[in-house]
Amino acid sequence: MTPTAPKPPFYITTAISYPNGVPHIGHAYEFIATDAMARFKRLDGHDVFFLTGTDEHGQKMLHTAQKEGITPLALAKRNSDFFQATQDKLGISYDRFIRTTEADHYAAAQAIWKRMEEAGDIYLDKYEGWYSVRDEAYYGEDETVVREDGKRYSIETDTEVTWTEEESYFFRLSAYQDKLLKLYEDQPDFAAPRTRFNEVISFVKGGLADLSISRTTFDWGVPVPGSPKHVMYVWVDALTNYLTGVGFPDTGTDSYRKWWPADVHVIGKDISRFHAVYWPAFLMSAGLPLPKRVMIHGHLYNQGVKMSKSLGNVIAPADWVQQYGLDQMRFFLLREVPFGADGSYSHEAIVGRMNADLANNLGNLAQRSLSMVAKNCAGQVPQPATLAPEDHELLARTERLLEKSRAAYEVQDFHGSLEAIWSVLGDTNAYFADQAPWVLRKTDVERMNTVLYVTLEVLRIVSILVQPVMPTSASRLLEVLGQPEGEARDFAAIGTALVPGTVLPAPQPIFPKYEEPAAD
RNA sequence: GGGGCGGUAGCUCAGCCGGUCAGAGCAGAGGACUCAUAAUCCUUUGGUCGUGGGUUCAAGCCCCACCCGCCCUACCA
Repeated sequence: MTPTAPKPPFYITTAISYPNGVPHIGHAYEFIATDAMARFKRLDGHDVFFLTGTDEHGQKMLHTAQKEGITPLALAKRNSDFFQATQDKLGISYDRFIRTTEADHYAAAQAIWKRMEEAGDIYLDKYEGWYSVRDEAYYGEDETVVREDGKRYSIETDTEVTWTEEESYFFRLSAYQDKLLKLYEDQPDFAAPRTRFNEVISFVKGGLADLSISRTTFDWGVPVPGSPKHVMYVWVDALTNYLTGVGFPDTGTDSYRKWWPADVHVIGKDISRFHAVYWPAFLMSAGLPLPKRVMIHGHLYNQGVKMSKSLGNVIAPADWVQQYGLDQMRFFLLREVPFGADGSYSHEAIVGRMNADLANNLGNLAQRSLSMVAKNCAGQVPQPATLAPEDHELLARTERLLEKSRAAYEVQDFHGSLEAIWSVLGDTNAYFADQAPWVLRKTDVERMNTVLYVTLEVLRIVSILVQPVMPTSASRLLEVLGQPEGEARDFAAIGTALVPGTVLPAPQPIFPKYEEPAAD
C-alpha cells in the first residue's frame, strides 16, 4: 500500500431536537441523512466527529413537566433517552449525543456569552409587547386584535395576549448586517440549497433588529453569568451545543483544535435563520471561527399533506423500521427526495423503491449471479479470461461512481449518488441478459466465468458505495461477496479487484420484496 | 404590498448560457428469455412542455400579462 496524505477531519452535526414530544419521521430524516454523510466520510478515510442530541431548556419543557408533576430535568431525561434510543434504532453512528443540561454545556454557553459581552455586543434593556403565554411569543400591536369580549388576541394564533414588559439582555445583531452580507458573498456555499440561502440573504438585507437573548419569566435554562435571575433564551443556549460537543470553552484542547469549525450543520428549513444569521453573528462576536456550511433540508409530507397530530398522520420512525425494514427506509428517504427540497412519502412510493430498486435491480442481480457462481464455479470467485470491450466499459462506468459519489456527497446530494449507482445497476442487468452466462455455461465456460466475474466486481463496488445509506444490507452483500470487514470495505479498496478463487458463502436473498398483508 | 420558487407523458421528475429539447425512471401494453426474489432484457404508449401575447431565422428554455400551488418578507385595520 502506498502511503497517502491524511485526509482532513470532518465534523458534522444535526440540529439538536426539542424533546417535548416524541421523534417523528422528520427527525429521522435528518438523522439518517447526516448519518449517511458521516459514514461516507469515514469510509473515504476521514476522521469524523458526528454530534447530535437534545435541546432541553425552555418554558415548554417546564410547563409539560409541571403538568406531569415531575421535574423538568426528569422530563428532559426521559424524553431525551427516547430520542437517543430512536437514533440507535435507526443505526445513527453519532460520536456524542449531547444534552444541553450537561455541565460542560452550561460552561460553554456561559463562556460564549461572556465573550460576546466582552465584545460589547450584549446590553440590558426592556423587552415589551403583547405577550401570549401559550405561544411564548411577543406580538406587535398590528398582529393583535381586540375582540368583543374586550380582550386582545393574537390574530395569527388566536391566543390571548397581555402587555408585558420584561427586562432582557439583547445581542447587538444590528451591528452584524454588513459582516454577514460579506460572509454570504465571500462564501456562496455557506448555506445551501441556494433558494433557501437567498431567503436568508434577503432577510438580512432587509435589516436586522437586536435580539432578545434572555428571559426572567422562568428559570429552566442556563443562568446568565453575573445575572442569575436571567436565563439564556433558546438560541445562545441551543446553538452553542455545536461548540460544547468538541470541547469548548477550552479552545486549547486537541479535540477543539481538531474539530472546530464544523464542516456541516445539517438542519431543517424551519431553523435556517438561526443557523445562517444568528449563529455566525454570535461566533463573529465571540471571535470564533465560523462553520463552513449550513445544509438546509426540506420537510417531509405525508402524500403531500403536512404531518400533524390533529390529522393523525404523524409517523413514528420505529413503525417504518418495523414495516419496511431499516435499510429500506433509509434508502427510500435518501433516494426518493433530492436533499434540500421538500419531499413526499406514501406507502406506494416506499414499496415501489423497495421492490423495484432494492429487491429487483440490486437484490436479484446479486442473487442470480451468485447462484450461478455457487452452482457453476464451485462457489469460488471465478477466474476471468481476457476482458472484452463491454467488460471494460461496464467496469469503467462502475469505477467512476466513486468520484461521482464524492462530488455528490460534497454537497449532500445523496439522491444524485444513488441515482448514478442505480443507473449502473441497470446497465449491469442489461449486460447480464445480453451476455447470457446461462447460455455460455454450455458453449464457452471461460467467457461465462468472465461475465460472472465482472458482474461480481460491479456488485462489490456498488456494495461498498452503498454502505453509508444501507449499512446492514451492504455489509451482508459484502459478506456473500467474500469481502471481510475492515479495509476491504473502505473506499480505498474499490480499486482492489476480487481475487479469483476466493471461497464464497452460499448466496441468500438480502432485499426481501414487500408483500402486502393479505387483505379481506 | 415586496421578493422568490414551481406548474413538462397516468405518477415522480431531467432538460446548463435559446437551434436532435420533446426526455428518464416508475406504472401500463406487447414480445423474449429462464441464471435469478414471477425477477431480468427488448420494444412500446405520442404529453399543444399552466394560459394568452411578444422578441427571434429559431423558445419549455428570453420578455410581458394572467391563472394555479408553495415559500420568504413587510410598523397596509
